[in-house]
Amino acid sequence: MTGVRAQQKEKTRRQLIDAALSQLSAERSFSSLSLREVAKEAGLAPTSFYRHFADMDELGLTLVDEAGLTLRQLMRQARQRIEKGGSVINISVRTFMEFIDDNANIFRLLLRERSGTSAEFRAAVSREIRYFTLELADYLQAANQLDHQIAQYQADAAVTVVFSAGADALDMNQAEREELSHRTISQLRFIARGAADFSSRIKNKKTT
Amino acid sequence: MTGVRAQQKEKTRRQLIDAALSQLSAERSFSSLSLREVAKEAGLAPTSFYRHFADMDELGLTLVDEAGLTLRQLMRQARQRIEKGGSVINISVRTFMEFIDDNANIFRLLLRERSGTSAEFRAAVSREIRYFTLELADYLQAANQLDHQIAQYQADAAVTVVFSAGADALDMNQAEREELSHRTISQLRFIARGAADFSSRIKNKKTT
DNA sequence: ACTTTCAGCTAACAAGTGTACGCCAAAATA
DNA sequence: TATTTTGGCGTACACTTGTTAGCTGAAAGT
Repeated sequence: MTGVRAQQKEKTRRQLIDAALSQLSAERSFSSLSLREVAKEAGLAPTSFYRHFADMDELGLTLVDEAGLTLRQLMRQARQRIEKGGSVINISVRTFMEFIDDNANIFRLLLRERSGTSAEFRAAVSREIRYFTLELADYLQAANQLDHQIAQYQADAAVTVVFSAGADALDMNQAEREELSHRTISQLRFIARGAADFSSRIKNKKTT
Repeated sequence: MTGVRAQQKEKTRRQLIDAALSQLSAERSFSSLSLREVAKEAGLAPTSFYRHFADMDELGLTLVDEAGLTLRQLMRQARQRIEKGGSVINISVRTFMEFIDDNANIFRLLLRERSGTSAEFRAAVSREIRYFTLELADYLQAANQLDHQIAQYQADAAVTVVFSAGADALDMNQAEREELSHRTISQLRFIARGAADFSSRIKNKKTT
């Protein structure tokens, strides 16, 4: 079944993806990458690119999928660490900061294409972030017995704040990141406190 | 003093700026604009561009400045409306949403270049947003008698949430925006509530 | 009135872009 | 074994890009 051919094809497809990913940096966005550059980096003739993707957009959307996968790994890792005890917020922020370090370019891709020029890209990134947020909302609702909508709002705000902090972290040195983490943790506490407060009000209203 | 010549130069410089601004859209980012396109739109020969800007980056930074100016107008307008009474958060969100409508492309510029490929651009945008945040922090501290750092954190979180909502709003229809506004208002309340709570704790600590 | 300054022009260039076409060798299929 | 499929290549084309060099006419300066 897994013929030599299909295997080889998958391999060079992977090379194209990795080539694109490796060329991303602070100074280089996906949209500034040319088909020829990516093909060259992958050790392919420009025209061979078409054997794997119809155009750069298709490659880009694949990368966004990949990023979504990474995001889910992040969530999983944070959960595992939380299970072992400790402040949920502290652990989450630290885990996220590690993620930024290890996957800076993937994170940059998400940040940039979220407000990019392709509606399809924007939708794809939004979708990935929405999944991420939804998962967090479920967790918050269950863990803190919150009103459903309030948990949604809290999750959304938290993700927004954390992602924004991640974006800022990209341009920072270690000392600055420490301070940033502290700020982010405080902000997440604000949000959690406020959400808990409003949620209990709603419940009191319902039971009286 | 204001020779015919200098006046004319200023005018075509303005044309270049406006040309660039007018070509920005959901599908077109500043970085995807070429010098030739901008010159053409301004009714100039490509090479005449250099009489006004050294390169596209210089034009772009001018645009960011312009955006900062608009941001300050936004803040001023929100304040005026707040003085006339009403919920601060409600008015702020509504004013911001209007701003998004009227200045969609300027706002897109800020969003995109904030995570763009030019360190100089990123710094410029950060600076404008920092001013904006600082102004809000001062206001919050004075109005709600908050701890200084907490006011900073609150302002930062609020700006983050509102900007993020603005980014989302760009791709939405009217009905969706209504819901988005509602969500944003709730999130700002969470943050404000949490900040107030933590701030009063600090003060109690200090006075005991 | 004479000279200098300079915003704007045209022409031209080298470099890079996406993509169409056709060829080839090796794997897959019959 | 004979045939078909297909991943990869080289060539070629039409475009767009930023930028240099040099000219011109009118405003500014003397």
